Amino acid sequence: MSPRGKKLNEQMRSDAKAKITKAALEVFAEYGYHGATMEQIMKASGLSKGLVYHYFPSKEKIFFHLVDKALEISRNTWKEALDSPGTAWEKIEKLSENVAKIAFTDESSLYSLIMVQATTQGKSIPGLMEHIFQHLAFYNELPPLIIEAQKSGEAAPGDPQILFLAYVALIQGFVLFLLNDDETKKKITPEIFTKVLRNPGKPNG
Amino acid sequence: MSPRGKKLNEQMRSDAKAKITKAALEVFAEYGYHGATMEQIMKASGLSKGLVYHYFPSKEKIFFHLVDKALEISRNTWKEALDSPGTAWEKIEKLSENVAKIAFTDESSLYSLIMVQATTQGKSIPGLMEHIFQHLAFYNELPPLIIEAQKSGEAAPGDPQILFLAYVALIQGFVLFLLNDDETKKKITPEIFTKVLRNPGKPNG
DNA sequence: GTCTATACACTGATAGAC
DNA sequence: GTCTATCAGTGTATAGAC
Repeated sequence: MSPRGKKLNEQMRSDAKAKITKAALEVFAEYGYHGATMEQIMKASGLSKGLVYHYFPSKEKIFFHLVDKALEISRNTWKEALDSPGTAWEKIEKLSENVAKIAFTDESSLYSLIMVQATTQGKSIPGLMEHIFQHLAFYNELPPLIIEAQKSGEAAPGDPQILFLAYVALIQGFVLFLLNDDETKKKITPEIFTKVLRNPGKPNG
Repeated sequence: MSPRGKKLNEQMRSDAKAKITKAALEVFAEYGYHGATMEQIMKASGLSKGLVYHYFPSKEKIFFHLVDKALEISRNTWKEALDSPGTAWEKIEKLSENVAKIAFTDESSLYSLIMVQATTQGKSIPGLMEHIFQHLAFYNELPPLIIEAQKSGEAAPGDPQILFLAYVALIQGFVLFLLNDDETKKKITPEIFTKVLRNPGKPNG
C-alpha cells in the first residue's frame, strides 16, 4: 500500500517526532507551558508549522507527551531501586544512588523542570494534575520502606510521611537550584539524599 | 490643591495597590507568569482595567513587585535569625525555626511559589534573573556559618556549599509539595531542616 | 496515480496596553 | 471600551517516493 517502504516511513516519523520532542523539551523548560510558543518549538526543531501539527494535534498534547516521558524516567529510576533485592534500608540507599546518578544529567534535569512547571501551573492545563497523580503511584512504595527501616532502627524516627516528603522535596529542590550549575551537579552524592532519612542515633545503618 | 485630604488620598492609593497585589499574588501563583492574564487579576481584585493600569504600568511590573515582596519576606526571615546572638549552630537552629514558622503560612507559601516560578521561567522575563540574584545576597551569609559549625563539630562534614544548597533546596521543595496540603503543613518542624546540616557523628549539637 | 511528508499563508480569538 | 499584536490552530498546496 505504502508508496515508500514501511521501514523508511517509520524512520522518518520517529526522527521527526524525536526532533519535535527535543525542541519542545528545551522550549517548555525555559519558558514554561504558557510562555512557550509553537513558533519557538518549530524554530528550535527546524521543522515547519504544518509538520509539527502533523505529528502532534496541539500544544497541550506535546506538553503531555513530555510529562509522560518525565514520569517514565522517574518511575524507572525508582522501580529499579525499589524492586532490587535487599532490606528496606538497602533499597532506600539504592534509590539515592539511582537518583544521584540519573536526576542531574542534562536531559533528566530538563524533564524534572517540566514536572516542576506542571506542578506549579497544572491548574491552568485541563486534566494535567489528575494525569500526573495517576502516574505517580510508584511514589507510594517509599513510605512503607521508611516504616520498615524505622523498625530496624536505620531510618530516623518521626512521621514517615514527612520523611518521605523531605526526601522527594530535597531531590526536586536540588534540580531547581542546579539548573545552570554544572560544577555543583558533579558534587551531588547519594549520601545527601539518604541523610534526610537516616537515624542519627544509629550512624551508618 | 487636593480636593480630598492628603491622608485620605494616600489611604485610597494603598488600599487599591494592596488589592491589586493580593489578587495578582493569587492569580500568578496559580497560573504562572505567562498563564495569568490581566483580566483575571482585574476580576480577582474587583477593580477596573483602567484603575489597575493606573497603579501598575504593566503586567511585568506587577510581577516584579511580587518578587520584591517575596524577597523581602525571605530576607527578613533569614536576617532575624542570622543577626541573633549565639553560636553559628544556634543561629542555624534559629533560622530553621523561623522558616518552619513563616514559610508555610498561606501568604508566604504563595510568595514562595512566585519565587519558584520566577526561577523556572525567569529567562523569558527580561531582567528578572539579574534582579533576583542581586537581592538574594543574604543567602551568602549561611555558608560561613556552616563552616564555623563544622569546626565545632555540630554541622556535618563535607562541602559546605552542598550542605547550604541542600538546606535551601529542602525548604523550596517542601513549599512546592505542600501547596495544597494544609494538614501536612502543620507537621513541619524546624528539626526537619536542621537535620540536613547536622553532624550525625555528634548527635544533638 | 496515490500516499505521505512538508510548507506556509491565513483565520479567529484573545491578550496586553492605555 | 478600544486598539493592536500575537498566538494556536487550519486549509491548501507542493514535492517526492513508490
